[in-house]
Amino acid sequence: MKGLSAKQQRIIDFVRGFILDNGYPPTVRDIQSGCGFSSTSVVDYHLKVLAREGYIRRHPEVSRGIELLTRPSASSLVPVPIIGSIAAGEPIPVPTPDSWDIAAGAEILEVSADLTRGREGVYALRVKGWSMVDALINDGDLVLMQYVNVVENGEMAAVWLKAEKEVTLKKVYLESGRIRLQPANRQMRPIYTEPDNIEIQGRVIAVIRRLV
Amino acid sequence: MKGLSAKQQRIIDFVRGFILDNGYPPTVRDIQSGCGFSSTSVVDYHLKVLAREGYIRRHPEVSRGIELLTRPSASSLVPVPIIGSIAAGEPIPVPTPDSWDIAAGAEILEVSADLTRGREGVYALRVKGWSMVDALINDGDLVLMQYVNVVENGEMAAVWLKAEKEVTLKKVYLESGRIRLQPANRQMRPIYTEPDNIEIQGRVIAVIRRLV
DNA sequence: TAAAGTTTAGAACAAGTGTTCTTTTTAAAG
DNA sequence: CTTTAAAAAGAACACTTGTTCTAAACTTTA
Repeated sequence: MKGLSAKQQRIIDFVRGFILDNGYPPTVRDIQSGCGFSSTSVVDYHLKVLAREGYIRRHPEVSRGIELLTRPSASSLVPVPIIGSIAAGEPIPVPTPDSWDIAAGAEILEVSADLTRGREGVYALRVKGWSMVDALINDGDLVLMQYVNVVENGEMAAVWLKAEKEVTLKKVYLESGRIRLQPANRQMRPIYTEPDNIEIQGRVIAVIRRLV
Repeated sequence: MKGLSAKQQRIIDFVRGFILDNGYPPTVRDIQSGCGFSSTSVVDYHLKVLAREGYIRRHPEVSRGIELLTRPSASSLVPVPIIGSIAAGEPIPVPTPDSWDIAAGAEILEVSADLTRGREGVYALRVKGWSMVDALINDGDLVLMQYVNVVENGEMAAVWLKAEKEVTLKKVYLESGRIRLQPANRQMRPIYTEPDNIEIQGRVIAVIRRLV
């Protein structure tokens, strides 16, 4: 999923508003006049792009067959357990089987479902201290994590550095046999280390900072 | 509204399920085959009854123009309009009366109600660029704002610096006649300015960073 | 039983609608 | 500048689909 052009975003927004207003999706010609296009084929062109990029689903040969994949009806609240805190110099807590037991007394953070997007094994950690400022993460922030042991190139992960005995949140890149750990803050420099010096403790899904 | 016949109830249920499955309402012929009627005119007949009784709204001459009037109601999710973006060197967008019109085509961010805590005038801005790293805010982050003109000491606010002609997110302190603007990042130093050089454009309620 | 109202059938029309084709314009890349 | 790709425009085709008309079957009421 890459970024949308202005017109494509406009179409998405128009469709959402149209459905909210009328209870049914617009036709190609509704979008045409609503967004100021001069031809139905232009709309069709953009809809094809949006479908290919995964923003909508089109039902061929079906009138008004446009389905928003970020449907408000699918949106609900998901309870995420806050299983502990994350601080410099100590490994992050690992979810145990009863972490997912909502009734087990753990603090619960309720987030919009489109943050977790249906992922399994999502938990939250409270950040203690200012050791993560290079990841643009502040004291008191809540970090939404997913319990995985391997991440794709470029994803932000909680990485345990064995030699340094500390945990850090960085984007992970595998580059010709060594690991590059890139801070989210572009002004900071990456650090390099050996693959067997790191241990992926989870993938960072989101950061929530509540100020007031 | 009086009771529905079995077939009419069946139509209502079918329509609801169809929309849930496909994201758009069924046609008269979809209902015909889905509910086992032998003619479209029978469906039309029952739909007229349902519209007269207030269970649905029909949009004449519109394909799939069936609107369920008993739509699933709101949970504890709060829709927040994303009214624009925030970048260095330009004032942040100010909500207009129609910003709150959910159907007006604006992009909507749904957040858990305990983030806004029932506040009025909450909107969201998408951060463009890396000018807010001193506030520990990254490119692409979503900033939840509340439309206020005055903040309490120590609250994080969007501040417009008149002389510098730029907007910044900082904690605001009034100290013996001058203003101290304190970055969230403790490693950065505060800046001081005169009270009449600043304009509070809103209070920062939360920051949401979505990474995956 | 007769009459009136309700529901069901079948077919067909006309407008709505997704799709495709070709051409033109605009933007990006080399 | 040349080449290539992306985006827009306009028209036309064929299927979809709401609607209507007429008639039959069923239910209710007197």
